[in-house]
Amino acid sequence: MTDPEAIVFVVDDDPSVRRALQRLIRSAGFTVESFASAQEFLGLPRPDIPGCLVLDIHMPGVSGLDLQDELAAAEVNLPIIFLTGYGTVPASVRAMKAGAVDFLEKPVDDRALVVAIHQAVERNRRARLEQAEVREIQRRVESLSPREREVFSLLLTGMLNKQIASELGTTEKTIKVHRGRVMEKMQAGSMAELVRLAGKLGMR
Amino acid sequence: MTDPEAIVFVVDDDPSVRRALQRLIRSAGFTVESFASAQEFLGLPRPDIPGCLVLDIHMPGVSGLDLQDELAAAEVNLPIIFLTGYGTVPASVRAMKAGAVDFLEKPVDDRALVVAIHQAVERNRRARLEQAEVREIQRRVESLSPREREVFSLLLTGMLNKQIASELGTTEKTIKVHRGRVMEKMQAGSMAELVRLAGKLGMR
DNA sequence: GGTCCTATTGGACCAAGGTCCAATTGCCTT
DNA sequence: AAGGCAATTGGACCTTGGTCCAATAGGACC
Repeated sequence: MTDPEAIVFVVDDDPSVRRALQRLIRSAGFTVESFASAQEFLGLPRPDIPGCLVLDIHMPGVSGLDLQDELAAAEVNLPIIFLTGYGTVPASVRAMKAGAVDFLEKPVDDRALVVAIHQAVERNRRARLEQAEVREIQRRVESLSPREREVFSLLLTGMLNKQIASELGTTEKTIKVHRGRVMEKMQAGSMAELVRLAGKLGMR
Repeated sequence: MTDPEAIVFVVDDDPSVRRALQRLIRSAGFTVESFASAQEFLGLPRPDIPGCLVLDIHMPGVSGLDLQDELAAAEVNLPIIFLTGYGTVPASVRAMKAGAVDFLEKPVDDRALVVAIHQAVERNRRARLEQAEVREIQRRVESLSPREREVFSLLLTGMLNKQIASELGTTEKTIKVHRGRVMEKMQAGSMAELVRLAGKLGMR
């Protein structure tokens, strides 16, 4: 159950904690990168592979919760596991509400942490796949001409070519051509497929 | 911002707490029903309207977390707000992971509780609407004959009538009839609509 | 200016879908 | 045994969808 193609980022201001976590997580089969502060973590580019973040709550400067907010604002979708020496209930609730995978108290139970990391990485892997798919579909939509896009969205309402033509002030024949191009550019082999593609973009 | 058509259940073993919560929540515009224990709450039928549950963690007998598990197992989808006198981080994390709306420490901040209740009730209202819709669609699918259901699922793959006919070992004409009945029974005015209905049931 | 590309439109023609009519067969319930 | 329902099929006819070929208009580019 190891995964060298996943990376775990550790952010903790205590060097001895970092060393211990590094050892533990590496032995669980993950690549690990450690940082002493949120700033340090934010300053470096992150490889574009599945991973998660193991984050101490209490750090001088930017706290773990602050970093969570910043990552969310920057749309960095990296699952977070919080560690805390003297965590409070409100802090844990806030973290969990904001989507943290887990919130563990130090001294951390090695097994619990490894389990949480596996869950977090798996969650991230799925999210990344989903994201890649959505982006690909988005790319296809962007390849549509303005007119094709209009036809596309009217197609999704279930209108007939004739109705679309009247709606757009043109003829059915023209709509047929647009329709054919929409199917081609969206790489949809059928109406069913086209509707599902649109659904993945939240188009109704 | 009141809502007499929503009900808030309070479960707490302390009578004075129940009275105080009752007063607060009622003044926020909700109907309230109080219970001294999880058993008492489970023993009575619940009206089929939007609502939520305000639940003390520490109670003799069945604890709040136990009740949360039981409700989940019974597929009772009632959002929960936990209250606790001396809550621990692990308990709050467990509760939040299991889907709790909030986890507040006593003495409870009246405003925070009322906000949480509004969120919980709203969440439940949406979930109930969604659920009702899914059930209605499910009902329609169940009204399909076995053959119609086969045609339905093959339609979703984007196959042509001709292909479906060959797949099912019959003729295109027959499929046309089934297809028409599927559209009628599913109350779908177009392929787009049919595909979306199926999507709501998780059919791919 | 000339060329290339895209968006848009049109005509002709064929394939696929939908509907109205009617009928047969097999199974289950009453 | 009789009735009801599901499944199936057939014919005829019309609508809708899809494709091939072609043309026009407006911009971008050389």
